[in-house]
Amino acid sequence: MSLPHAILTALVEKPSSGLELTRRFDRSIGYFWSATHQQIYRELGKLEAEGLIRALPGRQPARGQKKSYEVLPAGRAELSRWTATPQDPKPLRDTMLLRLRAAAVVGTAGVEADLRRHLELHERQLAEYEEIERRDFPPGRDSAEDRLRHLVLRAGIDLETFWTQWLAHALAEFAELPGDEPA
Amino acid sequence: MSLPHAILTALVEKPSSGLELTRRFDRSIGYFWSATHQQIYRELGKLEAEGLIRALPGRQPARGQKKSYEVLPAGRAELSRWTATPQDPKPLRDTMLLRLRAAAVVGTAGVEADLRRHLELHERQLAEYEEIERRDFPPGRDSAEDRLRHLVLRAGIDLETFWTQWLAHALAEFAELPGDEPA
DNA sequence: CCCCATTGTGCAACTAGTTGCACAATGGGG
DNA sequence: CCCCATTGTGCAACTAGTTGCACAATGGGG
Repeated sequence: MSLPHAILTALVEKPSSGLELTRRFDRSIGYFWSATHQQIYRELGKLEAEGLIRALPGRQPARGQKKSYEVLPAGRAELSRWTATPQDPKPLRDTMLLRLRAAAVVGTAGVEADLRRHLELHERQLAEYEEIERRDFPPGRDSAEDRLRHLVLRAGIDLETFWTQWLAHALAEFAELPGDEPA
Repeated sequence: MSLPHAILTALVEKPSSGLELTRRFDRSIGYFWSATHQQIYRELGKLEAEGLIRALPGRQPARGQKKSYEVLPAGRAELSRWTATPQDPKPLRDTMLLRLRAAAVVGTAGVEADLRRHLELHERQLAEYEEIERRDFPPGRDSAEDRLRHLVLRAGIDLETFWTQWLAHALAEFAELPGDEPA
């Protein structure tokens, strides 16, 4: 539903091949939209068939050859249209929260270690985002584009901050909990 | 992947019919796991077929008749097993963030109104969660079960708090932005 | 020089979630 | 008393995302 628009955005920012897109999704784009290389290749095919993007002229190779894409005017128009279309926030689905709720009725065995592991993962992610912020958004640069992109990165940073704090809080609660309640 | 476990958790807490479950998913369970009635009915069928839950004895009616389910020992065991199994946090996919990133390259037309609308939605949600907190978790009650459930609700509250603050911040940035940049 | 690990592209089958209906039972208003 | 809005249950088709491979090109090490 939005993967094509994520790809269009990335390609407007910079024409890329499937692999380059995959790398970019693993890094900067990944903090608000994740995708696997299979999804990306499939979607590139569709977008090309629909006339929203096209392969950059040059060699037109078979498999195993880089093929770069750029956005056509129709693609840019579609991206514009989509961006301006209201959309509802999608409801939450979070396994860790569900597991804690389940732990309340079937016991907390095994959950604590995973809370700790998640805390580490989120701390690492947070550090990475803060590194990106330092590198890409030094004080002073404030074109409209920079501001918007910085805003998006801030959301990533604030979300990871929330998780690290919440997980730390959860672990503190666990420490105070009586032993594993039976059921 | 986790809907069956969400349903098991709900049914351990209190045996229910499909419709009652739907209502509970729309309220308290919904703040960490959302599901439609269609998903729920389908999953109830599967769980019954697998012997994890069973219809409460009583009238065994056809369509249009309430049928309540309770969790069987095998279901409780499965829920326990699942809760203790490590799982990776799932990567983020958020359309509003993507739209802002897209707006950076194709212009901000139309986004601001929707930011405002989202802010209102999240403020309403936040107020609702805080109401639940006041009602269900008055100071003093602190059985292990209460603490765990409160922890989960706190996550919901903190997440909504994050969104309201971030959206307010985004709107403030928009106010300072030069007019709509062309492309 | 050729083999095999690495890089890059892609298909197919599956799982999870959504959308759009269909239809049975119930019960209050005309 | 019967009609029709409401409540409750469910199927089917579709869309989005995941998993598991397959296979081509490339290039450095033996």
